[in-house]
Amino acid sequence: MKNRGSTITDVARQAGTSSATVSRYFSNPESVHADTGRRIEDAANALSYIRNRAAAATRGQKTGTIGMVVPTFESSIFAELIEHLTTDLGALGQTVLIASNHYDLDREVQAVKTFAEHGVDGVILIGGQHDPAINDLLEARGIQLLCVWNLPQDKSDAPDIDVIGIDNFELGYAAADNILDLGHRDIACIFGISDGNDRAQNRQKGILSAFKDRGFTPPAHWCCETRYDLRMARVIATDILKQDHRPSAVICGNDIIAFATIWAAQQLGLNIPHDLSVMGIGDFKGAAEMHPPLSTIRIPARFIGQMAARRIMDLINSPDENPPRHLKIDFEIKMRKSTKPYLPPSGASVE
Amino acid sequence: MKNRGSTITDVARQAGTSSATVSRYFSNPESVHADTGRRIEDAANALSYIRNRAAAATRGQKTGTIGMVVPTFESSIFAELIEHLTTDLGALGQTVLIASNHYDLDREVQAVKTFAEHGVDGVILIGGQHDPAINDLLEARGIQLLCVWNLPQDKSDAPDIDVIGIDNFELGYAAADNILDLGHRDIACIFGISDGNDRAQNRQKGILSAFKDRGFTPPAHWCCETRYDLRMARVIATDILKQDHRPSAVICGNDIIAFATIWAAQQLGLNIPHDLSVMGIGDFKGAAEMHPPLSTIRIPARFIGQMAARRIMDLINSPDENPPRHLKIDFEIKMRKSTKPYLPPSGASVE
DNA sequence: AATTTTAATGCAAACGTTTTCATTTATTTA
DNA sequence: TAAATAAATGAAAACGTTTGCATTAAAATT
Repeated sequence: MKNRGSTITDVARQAGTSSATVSRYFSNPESVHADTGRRIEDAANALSYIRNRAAAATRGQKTGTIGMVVPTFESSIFAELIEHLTTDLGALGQTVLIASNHYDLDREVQAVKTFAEHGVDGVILIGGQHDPAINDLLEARGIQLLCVWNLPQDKSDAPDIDVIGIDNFELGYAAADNILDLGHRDIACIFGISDGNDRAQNRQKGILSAFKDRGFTPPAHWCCETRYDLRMARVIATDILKQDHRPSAVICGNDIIAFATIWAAQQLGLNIPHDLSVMGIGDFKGAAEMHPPLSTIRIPARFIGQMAARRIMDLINSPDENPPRHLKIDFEIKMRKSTKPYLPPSGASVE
Repeated sequence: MKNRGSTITDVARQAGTSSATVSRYFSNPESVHADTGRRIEDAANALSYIRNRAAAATRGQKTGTIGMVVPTFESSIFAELIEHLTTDLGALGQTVLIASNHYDLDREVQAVKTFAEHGVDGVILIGGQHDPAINDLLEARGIQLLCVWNLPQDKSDAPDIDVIGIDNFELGYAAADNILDLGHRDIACIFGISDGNDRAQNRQKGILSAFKDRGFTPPAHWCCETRYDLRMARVIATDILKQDHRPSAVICGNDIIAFATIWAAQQLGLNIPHDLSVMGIGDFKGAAEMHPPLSTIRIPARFIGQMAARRIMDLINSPDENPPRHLKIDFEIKMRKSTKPYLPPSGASVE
């Protein structure tokens, strides 16, 4: 049913040259004479020739495709990453094969296997927790791997894997540090679910570590985990805020949880930040525009996407000159209007 | 640099059969004897064989890939669509090539051309406004095309294109109708930018048409367009709400604009819905959870994604039995807490 | 002008599959 | 049991490129 269009041979005949030359023209225009190139171009247009990359891939080395697995598309922060990564890769002549794993590492293996069938030149994964089978598979076939978003917590971890990302431990530490700096001591923590998610794990560790360094221990009943889901997070936040003695600040595992917490508080008639300070992590879409604007930590998704696009191409084009490295991306603390310094509930200290 | 792994021939040798049989086994397991199949399976595992789809594509008809172009990944509603579309297609053994066009029709052509180079079996596009070159290109090569998200406004439009989507005119009409039903007559409209976006165009037409049918004319200075961008929408909403005489209700071109409007109002100290009713369109992520929960119209992105996955496969597998059709998907009105019936500002009618 | 070097090009093999056609083997029917 | 039919398999051509090698044409050097 599928019509095959004109081939490189047709173009060659029309242009009065050989298929070899036409092939060379399309993969490296400088290698053919300018006149010949022009004739080929004309012939290709006249025949509305379209390259057959599948055929090219059988004989050649590269397919011009990159496979990417993300946990989900339904997170604004990954969306930003995907947006810039695909756009930049497109500009470099690469096409992106994409799949989401729904935070399931087995599905990720399956996706990577499919990518391998399609002969991708490189694979980009989110985070550092993956089935070792993936590494074996890619290594065996010489497919480049790049992990983005977060660094392994231990610097000596995964020394043979190329990584571009932030340090989630530091991120969590900074979030907690800022809330403590504001004078809060009645602090609740709503973490993301840490199982199978090293990002959430390390943020949690960072937050707890900051507490410990300040000699502060958060009450256990104010610490919990939730899926990155507005509904679930809102239920959990409501539970905490409805208690007789409620916290003066909440540190959230990411901005989704922070949004949910703010809305839960507003629903209960609390004023943010007067009655409650809320700190997010991520600086997701809407964080700066909502009311009140969310205090959070900006992960430069766009920048990471752009760096990743460049890096994977370098890895593909000259693997030998690019030994694995871990590139750390800086984050930026954005204290906006959802947090304020702690004032004791009695008006005692107010003049 | 790239290592080619073991081939179908290696597997055949190991299994004591021919490459033809191995090929058949992988594309249609029932066509080979069970014993042979088992031997092939074992051999393939032993050699950790991975199919070479590129080679398969040169001789065969199908590549097992679908190309998809979306306006942007950074919209929660498209994200939901992409999520389910890719997941369902993955389950059907298809891999998705993806690109975003940033609402630029020329970039879309480019993306589709690239997809054609990779020999996709089908292409999925968002909306109904596309460069005619795309249709020509795909038709010439027998690549199936499916447009999702919205129907052409005129039913007789694009009769040769397969479409699954909602009717944006009806959507806009319903949004306006509901606000009018609540008794509002001081109504502002913040539309999405209509240029090059038939979704926004038709919604706008629907809203205006509902007004006309009720003999109502919205004041021109309360009608404007904005990009689907929180920041820009918020500026525009603030402008409208800061005027001496402000509307009692705002109809927004989509939920992004509605979020921005609500936040702008809250920032100005207005209470939603007491001081202002806000109506969205889309039911984006967060609409139900925010404070107050947004009254909006639910577009079943997930359902559209699932239907689209099935449909494109039908088109690919039996194009002749599936002549182009336009499938209309129903929407659902979700009146939540951001709207309320109009009460005159004076307390006259209050007992 | 004769030689050497370089730049363009063409020939033909190779890439790893699928698929047609022919052949063998197993099953059913007469 | 013989003949006819069906199922399973193999041999080999084909798919549209890329690329190593050989050749020719052009430019640079003696």
